[in-house]
Amino acid sequence: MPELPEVETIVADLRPHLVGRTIVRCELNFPTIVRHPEPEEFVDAVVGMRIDSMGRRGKYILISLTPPHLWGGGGEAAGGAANNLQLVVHLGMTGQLRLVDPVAPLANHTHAVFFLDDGRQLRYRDPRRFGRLLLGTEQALLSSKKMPRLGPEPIDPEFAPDELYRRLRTRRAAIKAVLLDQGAIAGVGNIYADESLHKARLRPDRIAGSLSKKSARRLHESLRESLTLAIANRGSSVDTYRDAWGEIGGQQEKLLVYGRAGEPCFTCGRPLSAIRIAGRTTVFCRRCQR
DNA sequence: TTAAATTCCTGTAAGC
DNA sequence: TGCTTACAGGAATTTA
Repeated sequence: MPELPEVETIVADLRPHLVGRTIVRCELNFPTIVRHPEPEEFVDAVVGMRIDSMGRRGKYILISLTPPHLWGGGGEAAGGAANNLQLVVHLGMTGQLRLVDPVAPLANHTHAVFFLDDGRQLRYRDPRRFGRLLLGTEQALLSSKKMPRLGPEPIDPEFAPDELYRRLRTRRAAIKAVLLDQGAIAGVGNIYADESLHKARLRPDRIAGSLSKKSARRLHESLRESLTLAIANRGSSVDTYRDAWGEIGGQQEKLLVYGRAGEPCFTCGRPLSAIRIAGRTTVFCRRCQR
């Protein structure tokens, strides 16, 4: 399922193709996939917009839009990036955002199609419909709580080990549960929580606040290693994840623990254990993770 | 404030 | 083979 590395891969792939393009038409086959504003308003607002830039925040894809009357003035004319209108895409568990030629057959569960001025189509598909589309300025979406306040980006160079320690020390939940909390750290999901805890040799059910500064530093390092390695390998296709071209990633073959319950630990050979934390299957090694 | 439980949703796989 | 059932999980919402 798409977590930070998968979303980053999609954004990086789409950026050079989408920036500068104009949305000439938008069709919603399943309108309730749009959570804000009302679907008709969403379609009206998005048509005619030019895509200025693309970014990612946590697991959210941010597509910055500029209306025709500001073309040529640059995206900053409206008063800075935070005030720009954003088309926001969250992929949930099974969401796919693909750039295709119009002749490509329409896959089932394709809920939204954005027609671009170069003839190509940006299609949103999501069988389980846990994903969503939003439209608004970042400020408006945050203050109206359509988008949650997210914690720091774990791969941001500014994100220091002490910052992670500070965010963990007050928490009484399992460390795994806190890693999944998007308000604590943005972008980490079930796959990379398990992977980084294994790499840091930490038990996932350990109370977050009980971690020493040294352990937090180790977790900080392994989080960054797990995420950047996964980005380099174009993400993990363990379920339905596909990149913007419909291709699978490469990281699923290199995962240390996720999805390997009962199989031997690569470090010590002992079978990996599976427990449930915060409602999620959690795989770890009882010998290597203390 | 924090944390746990519940809900949404459908494809897949296991079990009979 | 075909049916039923359990399971997968991100995050909003509800409850404690």
